[in-house]
Amino acid sequence: MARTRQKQSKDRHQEILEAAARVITDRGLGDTRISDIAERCGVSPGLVLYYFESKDRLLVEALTYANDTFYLAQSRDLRRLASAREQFERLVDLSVPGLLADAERLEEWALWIEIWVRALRDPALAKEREVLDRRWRQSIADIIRSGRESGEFPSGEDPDDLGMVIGSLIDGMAIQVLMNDTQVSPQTMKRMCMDVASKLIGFALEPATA
Amino acid sequence: MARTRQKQSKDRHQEILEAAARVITDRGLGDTRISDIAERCGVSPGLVLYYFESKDRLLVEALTYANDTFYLAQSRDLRRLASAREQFERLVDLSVPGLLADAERLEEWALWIEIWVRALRDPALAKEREVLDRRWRQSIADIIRSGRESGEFPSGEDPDDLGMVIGSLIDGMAIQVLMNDTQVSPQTMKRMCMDVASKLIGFALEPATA
DNA sequence: CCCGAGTTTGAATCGCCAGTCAACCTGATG
DNA sequence: CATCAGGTTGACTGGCGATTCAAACTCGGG
Repeated sequence: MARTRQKQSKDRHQEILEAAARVITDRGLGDTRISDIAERCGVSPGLVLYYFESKDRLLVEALTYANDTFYLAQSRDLRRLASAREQFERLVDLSVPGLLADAERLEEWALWIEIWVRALRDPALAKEREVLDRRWRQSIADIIRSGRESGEFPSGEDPDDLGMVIGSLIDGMAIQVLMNDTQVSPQTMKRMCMDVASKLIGFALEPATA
Repeated sequence: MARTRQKQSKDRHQEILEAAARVITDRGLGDTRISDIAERCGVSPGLVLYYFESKDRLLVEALTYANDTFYLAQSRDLRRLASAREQFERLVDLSVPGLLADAERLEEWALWIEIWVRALRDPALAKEREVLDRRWRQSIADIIRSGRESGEFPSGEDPDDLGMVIGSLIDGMAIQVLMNDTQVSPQTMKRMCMDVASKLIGFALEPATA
């Protein structure tokens, strides 16, 4: 039955993308071999190229696929929280590499760096990156907007500008943390990000009832 | 004469490092071949490996060599300016990719990304990166300190913390600009960086006499 | 003018890996 | 049960590029 076949195909397709993302985080884009990905799937190397035209396409798809997955998980996570203040703090928590015991955060940032380096010379990926990155800044801006609407945050600078600035700050600090910089622990990063954000957005650092 | 020979050797060594850095910015670390570097030097591929034990060592040396060069040029440049306010603005100008007509700035950032991606898996480079990065934050902190000493800037948060935050902000935004993000022009980046910095450090956005 | 240490060359070697392919499996369909 | 459209395999090919190496060259010192 066509449905069944298609379902299988889709699973395999996705399975390979996931395996690829994991291999990329382990070995780096440059050292990722088709056979590594195949092995991680428990499948023959030939099959990987049966599903993807070339290694290049596969890698690019894997990068954006993984990013998509993370983004969706994050959105779901944030939506559970009621106040904008809590949402923002949670977003920071989720962004600090290694703050939560969750190894996936580390992976996510490592993949971003791979995306950047590759986007420098791959116009197609560059375009995708911009979409991905904009979405990320947007989610910060959205939290600020909703906080203003509800009266939690005072009005002030353009939320999109703030999203840009705060997003960039998080990017920049995440790199340091990811690199295991001895001067920037995850806790330090969180403190500094919350500190600056509280000034720029205008919320109290301690939750209201503390 | 030993002196002469040694001098020649040193030049060739450096020549190769410079060529390597240029090739890396053009093609990316991953696509840099020994023969590219040799060609750029007008020299045979064999010679490149006569001066460097392996491609790996050469590339790592080239990365840090180029960064060093940029840093020294920047320090010299900043030292010419008298006020901390001017120094800071100049530092931002020098950090925004593509703001000055100077193509070297673009190169510098591209090399940083290559360093990051590689440092993720190369402990030796990771160590170097930390030194390089710390120096960069330090130069921001130093400007703040000197501005406070001279009374240009008010006292406030720990200058090292501020250096960390502002440095990270610049890093993060520089990535966007480097990627040609349509929402972040060099001018936007400069405006936002100066804006945030003026709040955090506490200086007036417009120069005193404006 | 000749020597020899340090340079330079370019051809030969060697391993690696993306991509190809022909043969083999599997499970749905009639 | 025979057929057939995928799906899957793994051996094979080709090219590429790091590294090696023996031979050639340079030039300062004797």
